[in-house]
Amino acid sequence: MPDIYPQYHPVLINLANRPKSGKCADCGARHIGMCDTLSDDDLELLANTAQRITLAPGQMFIEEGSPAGHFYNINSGTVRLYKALPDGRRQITGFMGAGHFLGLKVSGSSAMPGHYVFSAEAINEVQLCRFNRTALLAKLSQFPRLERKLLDVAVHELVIAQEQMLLLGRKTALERVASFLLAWAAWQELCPAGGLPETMLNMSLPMSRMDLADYLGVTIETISRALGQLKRDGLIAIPAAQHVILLQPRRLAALADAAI
Amino acid sequence: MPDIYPQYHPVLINLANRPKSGKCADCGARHIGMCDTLSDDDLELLANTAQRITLAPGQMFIEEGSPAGHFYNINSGTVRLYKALPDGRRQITGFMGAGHFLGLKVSGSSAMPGHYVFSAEAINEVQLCRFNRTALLAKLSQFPRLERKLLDVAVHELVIAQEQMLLLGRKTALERVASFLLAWAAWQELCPAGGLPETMLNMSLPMSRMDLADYLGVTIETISRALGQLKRDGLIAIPAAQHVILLQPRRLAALADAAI
DNA sequence: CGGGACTTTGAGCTTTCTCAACGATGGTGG
DNA sequence: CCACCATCGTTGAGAAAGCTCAAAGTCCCG
Repeated sequence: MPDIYPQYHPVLINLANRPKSGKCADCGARHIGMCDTLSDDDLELLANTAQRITLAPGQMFIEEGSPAGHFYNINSGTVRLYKALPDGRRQITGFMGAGHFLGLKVSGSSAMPGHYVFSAEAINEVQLCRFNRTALLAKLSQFPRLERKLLDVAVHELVIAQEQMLLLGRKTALERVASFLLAWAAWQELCPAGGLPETMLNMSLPMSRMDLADYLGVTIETISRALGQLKRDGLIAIPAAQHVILLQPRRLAALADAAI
Repeated sequence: MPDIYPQYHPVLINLANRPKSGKCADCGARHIGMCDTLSDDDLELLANTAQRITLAPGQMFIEEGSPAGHFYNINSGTVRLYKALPDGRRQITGFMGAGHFLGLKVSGSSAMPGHYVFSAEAINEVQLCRFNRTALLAKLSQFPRLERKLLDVAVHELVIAQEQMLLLGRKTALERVASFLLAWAAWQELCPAGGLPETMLNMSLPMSRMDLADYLGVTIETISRALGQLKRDGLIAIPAAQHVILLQPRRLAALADAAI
């Protein structure tokens, strides 16, 4: 399997590119994810250990097996997390976007410094904050709300992971694609309060078909055929390869949650 | 698919069967898992909210979708966690044994009371401690070490879950079975310090072939054939259906981590 | 010793994968 | 501004892994 991970000349574009004021208050991600949990004062303290970083599309910023030195908080863009086998087979374990917290998963007695058990790459241009892992963990007892938030983040990821195991172990290709489309819609917060939208739903998929295949445990051809069938059946429209419209979310959901 | 979950007349055998002294100090699980994290005094406080429960083989004690009322700590026996689709397809997301902490995974803003997103059943006779979820969460701030422990537990489960996604999404049936056998050996702590044993390794599998199949995302026939092939190839021996001997752990590991 | 549940084995079938060719798309340089 | 090229995506045909259905073999327990 040659050329599994097409790289777009990885370059660290802009290290430590703080917002103009240098304060979290001016950050676009101030009111989402981890940063939403903290008071301005707390954030001020943490900010000292943070660096703002911009990543080019395709750039890897966490490598499986390397020492876990940082936590990350994504401000914008989309990231793929994955594990790989020695022969190149890849399983994408998740996509993350603005507000998501990254870097909990390390080997050993966990929250202690160990080694990353996954790799992470930017899908498109990504802006994120990088925290020194040891420093943040040491300060954790000073920020009880943050510690609780981390637990919430971990538990939420666990819930998602279980759902994905069900998908990978027991769903057909068509069900997997339908499930993904709905999950992605929810993930984009296009579906308020987790409710299923009645109307049609417009969304863009930043990831390639290869990413989708490696996320859903099938091949790119199978992804393409499944999308084609959903299109033929009138459940979705695909005006462009990376642009999908959910025409009939309810029928899609029926398909996703198990052909009864 | 009829009769997916053979039930052995679920009966709550023995509620609140405290050890004779009524103290955690006399519990067989005192020095493992969560209970190992706490001081005797802390444990004393928590014990007030705990009930000791014995479950019969096959008994379900957590049902997906039901309100999350308790945490559990397993003292002995083996438990299967699973998710199911409306048409009966089942994915076992993990097996848990003595010392394991259970019940983090709930819907919604997580660590808050919500609904379980998985079901749990005893595989053999199981003894566990049941904690009131709300009470324990409320007391969490009094037990910072416990809170940190919960984070560690969640992170460790996440690491396992990612590994399982790689298995379900990208490994062949033979690789899955080989991976499972090694993981089970490590899980049983037959392999000290995560190192791969050179010598042969004796272990019992409390779960049925059906459980194995639903854990590894294949059918029971495929499990049987894969075990048969490993036996034919001299990698394992199967003196009884629920008793496996790893004859060549290294070759098994080579097979598990990817046929290169 | 007999019955039921579990496991193994076999044969044919279905879904998905593999391999290959074609088509679309977007960026680049003439 | 357009043609070209690289990459990505789609489509088709044949192959293979794993599934389904069926039957025989084991084992446990009464």
